[in-house]
Amino acid sequence: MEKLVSEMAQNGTECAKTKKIQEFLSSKVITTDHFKKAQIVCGVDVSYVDQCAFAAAITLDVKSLQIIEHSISTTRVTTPYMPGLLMLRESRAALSAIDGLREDFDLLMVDANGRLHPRKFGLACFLGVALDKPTIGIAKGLLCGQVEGVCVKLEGEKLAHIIEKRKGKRIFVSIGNKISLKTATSLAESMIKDHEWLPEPLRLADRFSRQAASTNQNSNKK
DNA sequence: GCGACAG
DNA sequence: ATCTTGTCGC
Repeated sequence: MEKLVSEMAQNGTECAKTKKIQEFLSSKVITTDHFKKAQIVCGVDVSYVDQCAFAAAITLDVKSLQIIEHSISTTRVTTPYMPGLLMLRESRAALSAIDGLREDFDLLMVDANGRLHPRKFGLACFLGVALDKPTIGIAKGLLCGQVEGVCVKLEGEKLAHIIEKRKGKRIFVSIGNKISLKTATSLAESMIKDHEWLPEPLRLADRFSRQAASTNQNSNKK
């Protein structure tokens, strides 16, 4: 799996080939609850300054939402962002930040779609399958599908749930791996603090990655 | 051809 | 994602 990731990042594997890989790996996603405990959650997010990707991985206690530890990674990224192919651009950075954590976690939360994806294999699925962990995908914008009430359907299949704690601030929850949409939704919702709209793992990962990006940017300017 | 389009 | 001041609104 690691080999696959580096190959893709290196020569920018053709889009067509990546799509084939997504279609194949999509069948590997486990869409039901496949874990005993969900005590520690890891949130990951990536910020960019030119071609530098600053990824943050942070672990929290699911119940108390207290921070356990965090990890920052800096990597070069040349792959451009292309809708539906975010994994090409962001997976390397995310994995290296996660790799920097000292302790293991039970659940992964990614700032991207999971199964709510043209080939049912968004970045959250890729990371979930790569790490073989229960994974939840949280997107702030709609990539594909039709909104029907609190659900998003693709070809008639319910692939995401919408949570809107603040008006105009919707998030789209879809599964990455080894979890059911129902469990993913309730877990995500339980981790959103009052007056916030993102679950804590992602709100904090976003904050840490932006801080790392801006700190590095400033030190470069000196 | 046109519009839509996670981060 | 990122570039960016003041400003409109709760």
